[in-house]
Amino acid sequence: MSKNCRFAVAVHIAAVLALSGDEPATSEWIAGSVNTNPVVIRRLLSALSKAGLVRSLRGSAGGSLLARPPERITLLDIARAVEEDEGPALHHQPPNPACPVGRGIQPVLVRVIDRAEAAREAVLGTTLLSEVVTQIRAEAMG
Amino acid sequence: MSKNCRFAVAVHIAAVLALSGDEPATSEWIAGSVNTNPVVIRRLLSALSKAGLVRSLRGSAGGSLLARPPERITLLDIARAVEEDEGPALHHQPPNPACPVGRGIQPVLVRVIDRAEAAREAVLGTTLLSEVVTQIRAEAMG
DNA sequence: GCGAAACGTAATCTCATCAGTTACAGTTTA
DNA sequence: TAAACTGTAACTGATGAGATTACGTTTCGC
Repeated sequence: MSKNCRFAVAVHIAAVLALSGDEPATSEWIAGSVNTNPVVIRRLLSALSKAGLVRSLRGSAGGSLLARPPERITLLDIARAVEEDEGPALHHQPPNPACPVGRGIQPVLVRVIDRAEAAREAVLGTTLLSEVVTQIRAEAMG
Repeated sequence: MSKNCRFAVAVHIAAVLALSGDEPATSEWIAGSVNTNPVVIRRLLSALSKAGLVRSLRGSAGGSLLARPPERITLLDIARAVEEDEGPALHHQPPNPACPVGRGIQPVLVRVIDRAEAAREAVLGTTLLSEVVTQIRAEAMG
């Protein structure tokens, strides 16, 4: 696969927590399901926690829990929590203002890229974690 | 700015070609407007050319032209031409099939990421290069 | 023809980002 | 107090992109 597994792994984490219910899941256990290192999981849990989606209990018998029921968490919540928020991807160097295109293009690009991104987020914003968990269960059975 | 300027620079290139009309624009001239190296422009022109959006004339007095009028080029055409097409970003390592989540999550993720991406592309697909050029002109005047 | 001007592309450099890993300090429970 | 966690910092290796240099090829004007 390519890059930025963060979203995929964060959804995976959230699904595991949703299925764990009240039982705190340890980063090591989640890492076993994702098939990666526990620190990678803890880093993402930290981001999810800062976004208020997850609660973590420290100390022995600790672990993580969803902070609210999966019916009230959207994939957009998760994406916003773990993806770097760096405006639209424009030119590295500012374009040449002596050229009409160089002078006028950036605001136009920002508008259109923002509109496209809003459309993508609209889909994620209407997809609930609970729905994803239901589908995962169906896939795992089939 | 962050990453993947390719789309932004490719739209910039297309806008310059649209404003040049019948006059071939050299990679050096375009590079002056974008404020980068001519080889960077030629690489993107090569991708646009493979997608049939641009024609290049070699030799002295050469340069590049749009292959069709800007009313018949969408930003999605440009995005598809210059962006690597690497399916949705999933796990690096396949998840653990011994866990129900690990076993079932990937097809679910593929479906939702593809739906979100399709929504983004729908916006780009309805935005014409000619509209972008009109807006750039308005910005450059204001 | 010849040379200048341009494209097309390969090779290299640098830089940023990311996943993975080790290490360790702080926290909680039994 | 010991064991089992979390929370970070620091380092490594891989990957990808933009910038640059270099060179072969094509074409026009003289």
